[in-house]
Amino acid sequence: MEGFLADCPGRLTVELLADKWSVVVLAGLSRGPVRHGDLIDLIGGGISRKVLTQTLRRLQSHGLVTRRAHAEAPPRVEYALTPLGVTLVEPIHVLTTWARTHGEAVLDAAAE
Amino acid sequence: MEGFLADCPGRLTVELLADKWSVVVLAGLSRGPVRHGDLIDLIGGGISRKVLTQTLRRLQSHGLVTRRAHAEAPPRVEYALTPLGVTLVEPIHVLTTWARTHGEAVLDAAAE
DNA sequence: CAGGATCCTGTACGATACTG
DNA sequence: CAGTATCGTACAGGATCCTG
Repeated sequence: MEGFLADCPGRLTVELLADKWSVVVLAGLSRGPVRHGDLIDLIGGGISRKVLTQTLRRLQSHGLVTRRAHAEAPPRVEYALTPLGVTLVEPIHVLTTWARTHGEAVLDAAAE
Repeated sequence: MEGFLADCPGRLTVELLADKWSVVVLAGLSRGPVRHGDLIDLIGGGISRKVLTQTLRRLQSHGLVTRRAHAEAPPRVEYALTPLGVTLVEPIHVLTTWARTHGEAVLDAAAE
């Protein structure tokens, strides 16, 4: 059973999500297409527009997110999950549900 | 529905796992107590002893992992999940299963 | 409204060597 | 075997200003 965590694609994919915002952004897209600005409101602040764009671009380049810019004035850009991205909704939902349920306990432990 | 991702304990808890190794280390502990060195083998290399210790310490300080040092020579230290940590096994299993299943597709998309 | 360009800081991570 | 100490680098992420 040695090295059962070593398989490479899986690990690299976990690393893709291993930053401060990827999971949160994907959760924000899980209910349907969202505009750039609305995504910031949805997340509830704390993320800068620059970092949001960077995060979306990386997720896009990995085939999880689509970007659609409407030729209008003012500009309107909508982000959405790809079919592949949709398959991530369930795992992320499980994770965020855990976080909401046990978040208090984790923070309490850290406070000691 | 604005700000449905803003609840604080949940986000901080997600951030706890938002680094390169936390998820992998927890997965390594999910089958039972493991020694420091065995954990490195289990992970399959790539993690230094320093970083492994740092990661374990942080997880320990958040109540997810226990550390038990046996007074022997040579030293033997076993890490295990706390009851709280055990509740994380399922979410992590879901995530890693997804990563193994869709990792190829994600990397293929990134390669273009 | 969306987001690019800059600048700046903290820190996660890695390599190596040393200790009990 | 487990862990610490030290050093160095890379990059994430925040603040601010500017553009179509």
